[in-house]
Amino acid sequence: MKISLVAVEPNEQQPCVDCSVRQFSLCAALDRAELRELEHLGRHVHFATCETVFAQEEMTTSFYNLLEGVMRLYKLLPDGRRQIVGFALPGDFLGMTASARHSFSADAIGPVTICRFSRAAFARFIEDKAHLLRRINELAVRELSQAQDHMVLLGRRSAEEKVATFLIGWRDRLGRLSGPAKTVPLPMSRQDIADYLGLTIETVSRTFTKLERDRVIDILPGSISLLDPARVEALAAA
Amino acid sequence: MKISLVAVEPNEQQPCVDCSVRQFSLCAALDRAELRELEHLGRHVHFATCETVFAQEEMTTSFYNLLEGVMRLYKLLPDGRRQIVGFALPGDFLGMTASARHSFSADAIGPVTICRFSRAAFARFIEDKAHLLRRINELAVRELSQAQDHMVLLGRRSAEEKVATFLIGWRDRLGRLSGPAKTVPLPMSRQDIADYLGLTIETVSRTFTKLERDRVIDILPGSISLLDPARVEALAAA
DNA sequence: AATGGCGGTTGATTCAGATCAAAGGCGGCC
DNA sequence: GGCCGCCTTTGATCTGAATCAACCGCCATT
Repeated sequence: MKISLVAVEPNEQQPCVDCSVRQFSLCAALDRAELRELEHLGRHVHFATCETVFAQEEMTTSFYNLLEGVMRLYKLLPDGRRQIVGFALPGDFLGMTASARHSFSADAIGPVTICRFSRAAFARFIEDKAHLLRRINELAVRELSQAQDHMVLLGRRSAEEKVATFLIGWRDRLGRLSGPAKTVPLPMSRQDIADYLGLTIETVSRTFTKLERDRVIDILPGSISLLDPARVEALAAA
Repeated sequence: MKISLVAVEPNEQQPCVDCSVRQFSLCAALDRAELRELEHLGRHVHFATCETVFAQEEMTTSFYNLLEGVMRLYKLLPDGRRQIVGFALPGDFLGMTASARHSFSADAIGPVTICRFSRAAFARFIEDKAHLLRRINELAVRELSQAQDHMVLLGRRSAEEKVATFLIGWRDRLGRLSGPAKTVPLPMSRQDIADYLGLTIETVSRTFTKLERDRVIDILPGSISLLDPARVEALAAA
C-alpha cells in the first residue's frame, strides 16, 4: 500500500477493500458488505497534467474520490483573477456542493487517478446510512475548519508568514499520508502557490529566496528542504 | 413570527413548534414528535452585548442555535491580530467542530438569545436520524461554500470590492430573514467589518466615505442605505 | 550546437492600503 | 449642562507587496 502523488499508469481497478487510500477517505466508514456494494458504483478514471476534472458553474454529475496525484481547486473572478481554495491529495473527496452546480473548478497537477461515482447512485447509497453521513459531516467540518484557518492567513498574515504556513501545512498533510520527511515535494507551480496565498508569483519567489538566504530552507527543483523546521514553524505560528 | 437582530428581553421559553427561526434552522428537518423530544434538550440563554458565548480552544460542551441577535465569529493570532470568519444571524447553528475544542471564538454583537443543547444529548439525538444528518451536511456544505467565497474576497479583491461585496452579502442575508430592504442595518462596528474583510478600520471608513461621495451609498448611524444598488452589485461582482 | 519557450528569479519603480496622528461626533454619566 | 470616553472620520506619511521589466536556466525541438 503506497500513496502516490503522481498517477503512474492506468492500472486495473482493484476491489475497494484493497484501495490504497481507503482509510484516509470517506470509505473508511464502510463495512465489507457496503464496500462490495460501492464497488459497482465507482469507476477509476485517469486525467493528464492540467486536465480539468470539473469546472465552476458546471452541473454536478458525479462525486470524486482522489486516488493518486494532486489537484488544485480554484475559483475565478470574471476578470481572470484566481484564488486557489485548496489542493486535493489522495483520499480527498470532491463534489459535495450546496447547489446543483460546482462552486469551484478542479484540475490535475500532474497525472491523477480518480474514483468517480454517479451523483444519483451515490446519493441513494448514502441516503440512510447514518454512520456514513456522520463521516461525511466529519470531513465537511474539518474542511470548513481548514477554510477558516486559511481565511486568517489570507486576511491577516504577511507574505513571509503565508509562505511559511503553507510549507508547514503542506508538509504535515503529506506527512499524514506517507510519514514525516524533511524534504517537501512541491508539485504545484509558483503561480499556484501565489494564487493559494493571495500573493503574486514574484513575491512568492522572493520570499523563498529570502528564506534560503537566511539558511532556513533549501530550494530544490520540485521541492523545498526545511533546513531549520523550527524557524519555519515559528513563522507559521506567529 | 418575527426575526430580531436584537434580543429584547428575557422571554418565556416557547415550544419548538412556535420557534421563530425554526424554518431557517437545523430544526426545519424535524417532525412534530422530534421537535417535542428536542424541546427537553434545549435551553434558552441570553447574552449581553460583547459577552463571549464560547472561546477558541475552549472544550466544546454545547451546540447553539442562534435565536435573536447577531454574533461575530473570529480567530485570533497569538499577537492579537484578529480575523472574523463570519457573522452569525438568527437560525445559524454553532458548535460543530472537527476536534473537541472550539476552533474560533463567538461573541454577542448586541444582546442575543441562544438555544443551547448539551453536546452529548444532542449527539445522541441526531445519532441515527439520517434526515437530520443530511440537513446538517447541507448546512456545513453551504458554510464551506461561503468560506471559499470569502477566501476569494480576502485573497484577490481590492478594498472597494471587499466593502461592496460585504454590503451586498449582508443585505441578502438579512433579506432572506426579513424581506428585502434598501437600508442595510450594520450592527457591527467598523473594526468588526475591517477584521472581516482583512482591512484596517481606516480603510473601511475611507471606502465608505468614497462610496458616499460617489452617491452610491448613504452612511446613516448604525446602517447604510444603498442609493445605487446596481453600482454596489457591479463592484461586488467584478 | 543554435533556437525557442516556459517557469522561475531578480531588479527598479509604483501604489494601495497600512500606519501614525489628530480631530469630530455622540451618547452616557455625574 | 458639561465632561469623558469611545467610535469614527480625516489627513499625512510610510511601506509591503504589486507591477513592470529583464534575464536566467533548462528542456525540447530542430
